[in-house]
Amino acid sequence: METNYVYRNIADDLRAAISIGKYAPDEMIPSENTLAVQYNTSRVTVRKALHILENEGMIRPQHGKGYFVLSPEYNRFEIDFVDKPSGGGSQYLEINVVPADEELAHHLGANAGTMLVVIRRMLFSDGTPSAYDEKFFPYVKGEPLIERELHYAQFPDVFTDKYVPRGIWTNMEIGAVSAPPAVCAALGAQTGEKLLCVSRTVYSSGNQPIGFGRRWYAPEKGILTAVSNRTPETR
Amino acid sequence: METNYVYRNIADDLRAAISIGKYAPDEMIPSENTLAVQYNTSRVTVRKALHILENEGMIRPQHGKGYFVLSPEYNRFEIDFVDKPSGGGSQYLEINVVPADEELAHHLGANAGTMLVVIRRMLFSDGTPSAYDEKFFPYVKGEPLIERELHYAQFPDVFTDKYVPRGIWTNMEIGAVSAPPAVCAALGAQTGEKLLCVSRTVYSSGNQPIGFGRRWYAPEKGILTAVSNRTPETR
DNA sequence: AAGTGGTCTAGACCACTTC
DNA sequence: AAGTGGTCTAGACCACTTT
Repeated sequence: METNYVYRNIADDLRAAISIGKYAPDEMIPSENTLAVQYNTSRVTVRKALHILENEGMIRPQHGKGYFVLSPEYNRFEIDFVDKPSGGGSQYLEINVVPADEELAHHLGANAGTMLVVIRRMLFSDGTPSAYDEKFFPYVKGEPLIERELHYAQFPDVFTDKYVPRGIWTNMEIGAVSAPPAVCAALGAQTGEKLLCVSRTVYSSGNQPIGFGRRWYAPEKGILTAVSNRTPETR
Repeated sequence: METNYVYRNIADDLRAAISIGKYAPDEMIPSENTLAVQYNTSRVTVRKALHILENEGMIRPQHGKGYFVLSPEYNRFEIDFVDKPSGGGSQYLEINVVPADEELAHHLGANAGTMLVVIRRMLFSDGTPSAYDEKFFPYVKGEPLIERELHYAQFPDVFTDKYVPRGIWTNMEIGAVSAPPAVCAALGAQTGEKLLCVSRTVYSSGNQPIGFGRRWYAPEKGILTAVSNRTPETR
């Protein structure tokens, strides 16, 4: 706990004090000036410590009043979704250009019939099919298809050279959806069986959809894990 | 864009410069001293601006070298899972004490037969059942059941007075799972149908499971939404 | 040796809240 | 008026990296 850095010590002490309930939610912690005197340091250093706790979601400053202890937040979960198959490898099923059907056109904010690049992959884990992955995005005339996709492993990367860096964002929807017959067959599921489906839409900074992807997980294979509120020690 | 705060302006300028690719990933941005001269300000103020971009995941400082531009991260999604039913209300189906079966005992790291509090609820949206929610946690002798649960709306709150503040954390698993007959019947699903299932385990700071909850979503009702990498403007 | 980021000081003035 | 947090300065010294 005891480091050589003043600001670290202050932050650690306050975090511990809040953790054991010495300062309860909605209560105030000592003021910046008080802490500066207590620790025989400058206000700047105290503020550095308080910024850390603020970023950790433990306190919130209120101008003219003081720093208030926040209640822990248990509703926010973080989920790590890597597009690139990690363990078992993958296999390309199809790289093609097709007209958009109603559903895809809707997802991409385009008209039905718009030509789309479609890329279908099968993902494996332990040698058996674990997920069926498909991606769609508008086809730009004269663009080489296969080299492009094979070069970019991650989904959004396909767009990063067409768009400004950080000019895209992604939305994700998770549900249990009846999979198309072809998908069920490929994954060894019963026809019409509901599978865990993760859909992602990529948006430009102008909030225009520019890509749509969907991944179906084989029965018993699809478990997403999310975490909230790690204990401070594991941070 | 132009504010009265020097540090804000620096941060905004640099963020924009990185966004249009003036500084590409893995490249370095100007040094603290350079920026301080450029903006005719102090190093402290420059550092404040750089801390902002660092927290936004845009740059990473490297001691002795400089600040490097990071590649955008598209794998991390945030998901908001509120335990408390928001719109359509809810109805308690059962509040009871039962012995743990094998599965529950496993989830709670306890022995089968351990007495558990079980709370089952039905959630509604637009008047129709939308989800079946059940929670389990060890029964402590002599504790009043109903008042406790009715008083705490959020799941982890049940534990927050037994444990130190922020002394618990939560894990979440999402899958398409065959629901028990009772659940299917209650939700109007076919027996054995796979439903979107969100399970949460609450852990103490010592990483001991202290609570387990599961929510089954009615067919077509279960969609979780997650977001990654909002554009800076929407932040 | 020179340049970089990391820590820290001892002030200043402003904006907000409470008394 | 007094206390609080918010912004900002002009230095200092240290630790790390490169030349």
